[in-house]
Amino acid sequence: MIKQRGAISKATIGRMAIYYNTLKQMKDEGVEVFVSRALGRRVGIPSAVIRRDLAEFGEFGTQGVGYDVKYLLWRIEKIMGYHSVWKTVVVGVGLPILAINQYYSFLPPGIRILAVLDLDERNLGQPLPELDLCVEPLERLEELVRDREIRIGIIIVSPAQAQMVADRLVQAGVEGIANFSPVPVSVPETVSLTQVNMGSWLSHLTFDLSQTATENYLLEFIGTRWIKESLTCE
Amino acid sequence: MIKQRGAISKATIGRMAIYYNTLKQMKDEGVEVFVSRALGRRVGIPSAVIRRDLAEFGEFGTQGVGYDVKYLLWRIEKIMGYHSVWKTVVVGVGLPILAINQYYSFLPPGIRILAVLDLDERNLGQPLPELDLCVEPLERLEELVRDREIRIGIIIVSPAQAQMVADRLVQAGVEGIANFSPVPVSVPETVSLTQVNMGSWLSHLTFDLSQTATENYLLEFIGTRWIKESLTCE
DNA sequence: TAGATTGTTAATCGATTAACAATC
DNA sequence: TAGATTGTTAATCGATTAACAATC
Repeated sequence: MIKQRGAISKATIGRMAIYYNTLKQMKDEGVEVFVSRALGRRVGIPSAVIRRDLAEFGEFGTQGVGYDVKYLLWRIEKIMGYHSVWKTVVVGVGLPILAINQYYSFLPPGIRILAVLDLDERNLGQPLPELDLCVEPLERLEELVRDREIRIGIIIVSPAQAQMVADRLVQAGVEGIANFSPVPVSVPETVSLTQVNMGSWLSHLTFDLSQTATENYLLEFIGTRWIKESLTCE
Repeated sequence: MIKQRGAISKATIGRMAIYYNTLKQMKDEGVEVFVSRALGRRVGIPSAVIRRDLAEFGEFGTQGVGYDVKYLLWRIEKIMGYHSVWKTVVVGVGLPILAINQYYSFLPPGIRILAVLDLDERNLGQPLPELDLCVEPLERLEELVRDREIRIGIIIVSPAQAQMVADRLVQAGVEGIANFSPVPVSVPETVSLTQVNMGSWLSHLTFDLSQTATENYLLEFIGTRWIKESLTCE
């Protein structure tokens, strides 16, 4: 291994993707040069973190001036592998949104969806015009991965099926898997794995709002007692 | 403020949601009691972390025995606010998947989608049978939030529109926002915000696989040079 | 009581922050 | 040169880990 694996933190990688999206937007707005504080304000990340993140990969800025938008976009593209084409298969349910997501640039550049499989028979054969594909059955997984030289698999299935789909993707030979199903899957160390639990993120909200409710309740309770005690003391 | 905000780490909250999903699956499998190591193996999290996370909220286990699946599910439901109904609006594009996600339990329990708005006129009026709703135009946002007592907003729109939708949600009076669009939005401190960048997660894969490719390239390069040097040395 | 596993503490690790020297 | 901002270092903060005492 040339470079120590884990030298770049997952947190940094995740933020690089965020910088990229916002920089693209800045470019569209005609911004040519920016300073770390300005980007920081936009993405809600301290400027020191941004400078440290970028400095992990090289000296991309100019002291006293800032960073060049186009140059940095180009560098991030190279760093993140956005300049490559990553042939990808999606195994999931209710897939039309992916086409639209693609269209709306929800997926990072480079990700090309070359096959869409569905476990729900009702969706088989459904056309996906934006991807120029049709929904295929799971049975064709191995064949499609081989013939279309697919390297990445995206899992969007129910908990009970997630591990089975992961196993088949590994068996079929993909090198990386993104698991969007609600339960974790395990894969051999040779396969890159990223697990995203959407429910887990929404749970932050239900937890926060529950807390606030409890707080309000307790405050009200204490308030009432305080009033009562005040009254008693009268 | 009764309880110090931030007393429970975001990492813990995120993991609680993961434990919950896996425990539900274990319950379906007929498991009644489990030990932290068993859950740890399933979710890929060290048992010590699981015990520490759970202990943040109380003593839920029995020493020498383990944890009761049903009891813990019940406690987590209370902790996470899963027992409440969280009236939610979705503003986005290509929304049918959400109905299906709901169906496949991608969303945490408690989240009830009571309105679906779309910025794309082509989708207006489209029926969402699983939710018993139709797609509505953005103009109706304020009215729907008010009439249906909606407290949470989910944003799934393109970067250029994200902040505008966030502003309108705040203005309409929601208490929490989950932003799934590719760029961060900012909201007043009084509103809970959780930002999920799906592209950011997929970027971990493109980065990892790029690294591997570079590694292989360098190894090959070094290998070649080594051979050449060997040859030269002959 | 003996065996097992939780709940908790102390030590380690890593990430963030703030401050500043280097440099355009 | 003066002003500004990067790149980097040292200090702080928080999370993870490992080990074990408490206890069923």
